Amino acid sequence: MYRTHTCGELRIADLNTTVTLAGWIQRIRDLGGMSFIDLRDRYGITQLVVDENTGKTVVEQLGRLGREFVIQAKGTVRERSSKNKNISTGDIEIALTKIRVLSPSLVPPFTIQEDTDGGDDLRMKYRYLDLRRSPVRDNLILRAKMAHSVRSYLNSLNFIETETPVLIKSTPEGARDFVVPSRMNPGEFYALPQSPQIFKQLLMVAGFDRYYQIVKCFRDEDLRADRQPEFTQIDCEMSFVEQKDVLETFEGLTKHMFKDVLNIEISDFPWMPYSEAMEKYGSDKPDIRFEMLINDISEIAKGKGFSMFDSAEYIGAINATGCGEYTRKQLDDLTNWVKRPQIGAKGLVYIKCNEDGSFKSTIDKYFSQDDLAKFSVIASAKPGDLILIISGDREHTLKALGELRLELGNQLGLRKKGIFKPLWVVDFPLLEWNDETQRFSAMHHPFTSPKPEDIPLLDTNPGKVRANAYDLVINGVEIGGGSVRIFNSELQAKMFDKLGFTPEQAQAQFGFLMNAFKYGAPPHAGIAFGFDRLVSMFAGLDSIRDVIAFPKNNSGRDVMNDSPAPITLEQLEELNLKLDLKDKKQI
RNA sequence: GGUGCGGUAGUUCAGUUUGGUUAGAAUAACGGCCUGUCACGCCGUGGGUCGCGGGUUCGAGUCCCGUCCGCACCGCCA
Repeated sequence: MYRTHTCGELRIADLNTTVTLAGWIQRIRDLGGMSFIDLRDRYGITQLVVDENTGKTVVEQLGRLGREFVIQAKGTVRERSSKNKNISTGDIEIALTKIRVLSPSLVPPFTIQEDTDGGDDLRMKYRYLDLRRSPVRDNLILRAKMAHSVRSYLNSLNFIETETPVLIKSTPEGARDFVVPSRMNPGEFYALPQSPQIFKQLLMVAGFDRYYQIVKCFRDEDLRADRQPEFTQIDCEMSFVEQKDVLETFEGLTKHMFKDVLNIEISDFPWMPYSEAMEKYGSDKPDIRFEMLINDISEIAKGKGFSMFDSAEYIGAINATGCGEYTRKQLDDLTNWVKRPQIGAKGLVYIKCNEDGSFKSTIDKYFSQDDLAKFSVIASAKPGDLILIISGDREHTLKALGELRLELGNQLGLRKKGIFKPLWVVDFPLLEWNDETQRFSAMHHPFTSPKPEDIPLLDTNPGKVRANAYDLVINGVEIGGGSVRIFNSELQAKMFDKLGFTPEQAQAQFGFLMNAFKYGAPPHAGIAFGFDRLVSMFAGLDSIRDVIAFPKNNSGRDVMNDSPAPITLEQLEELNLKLDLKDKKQI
């Protein structure tokens, strides 16, 4: 037996018992006549003591120990004369009688402490050491708790957890696929799933009625702090339901997780149409922790001779509440911020609402105090506030105002961690125009059903068709999304037609789905949550890397095992592949 | 594909604006002292391909060009 107790469980009640602990040496404090060792495992830290009563062999061994050695320590539990209130075992210590080194350790490349001195890159290279640190470990424990919470909730509602294949068929829609060559079928490839979409719909045709899976998905696109090439979804599908039923069920799941894991009660989620989100927040994932809504002032701002406004399709204003005293430098900084290529605004007009009721603006030359007062009414600005205005084409201007709103929210501390404001964004457009391919593509995916009342528009004005699609947004982060699916093979065929598929292509790509729909498909709908994002939100973190045990870096590499990596010529031959790289890297 | 920031001791960083003696600090490591520490304290020692390559210069960590790597963002991500 390696241990009788863990390093986190001994208390004052265990006094005088003989115990054996095993763990990693966190630190040795040598005070001369006596020494302390902090012994760590995943449960906590227990202090071991060597003093004048300790046997000679143990004292001799002490000098050969170092950080991160794995040792087994035997001794007696005794009360500390100076207690440590910061740790759960702080009332006791172990008077050592025996030490055995189970495994020595090199000096670690960074300190294994709560606040490590290691940079991100180094921590990823030695992720197994990083995972010994309590903040990282706690993130993964939180993740496990959340996964458990999901399963217990959905199981209680009769959902069936079903695995779907990972080696599937590549589809041209959506993100780039990761592909896997098939040895037994020369020249042919599997794709890794971007989502189990079609399989879960087939499970509905199979009568499973309620399905879920906590499942890895794969997308070969560029990474971000909140995007990894492999990521985890809580993937769900339900039969004989409408949009309302899905939203109720998964609002229930979300509330359950907040209560179960964080002990936070969340009130009912508001529903916001996509069009309103875009108009008021300049985003399809609004952060509703704070107001500062976008106001359309196009009507009253035009026709006064200010050419930037007169030539603009859209002019929008937000009220930076309480920022009326901003200095010239602060305003210049904001202006430069919106003019960066990432935002791309042409400029920023401001109106300071002075305490005496007058206005001072960059456009005083063109607008009277009465005009500016009208602006302030629309923007509901009061004395002491600052109105910020951007103009241009509608889409980009709204987006820029939305970004500016979030930036101001950050600067003014309005995006508080620990406050969670979920909402459902509903009524997404079914299709969006793609300039590159010069055709419409599905905004969600090609299996999303249009709103029945909008189906006639499919032929006349496809861009106006609204879908029965919905997103769960929390604090400005897209946590999940789903839709009511098409379950009629003719309507599905029509959708493929609108997306530019010939009937032959549609049959080749998705024929099995449309055939399945001919054998009694139930009405069904579903949703998928980005599990990594949800965990990082619960943990109060901005990057999903911190809640993934072994994440990839910015360029999709695992710096620990240095993958991806070339394969041998033998492997290539077995796969019937020949490399012809553009820049000839040696294999 | 693009933009920005960064790469200096095992590690985290300063030094680069304005080129100039032997490149510093903290921390870690090692040695010594210390009987109640828990970020122990004190004294000392060792530790550098300034990412890499080229250029300018009497002289480059510092300026220029190229390149590699990391991070954030835009495009992209049904």
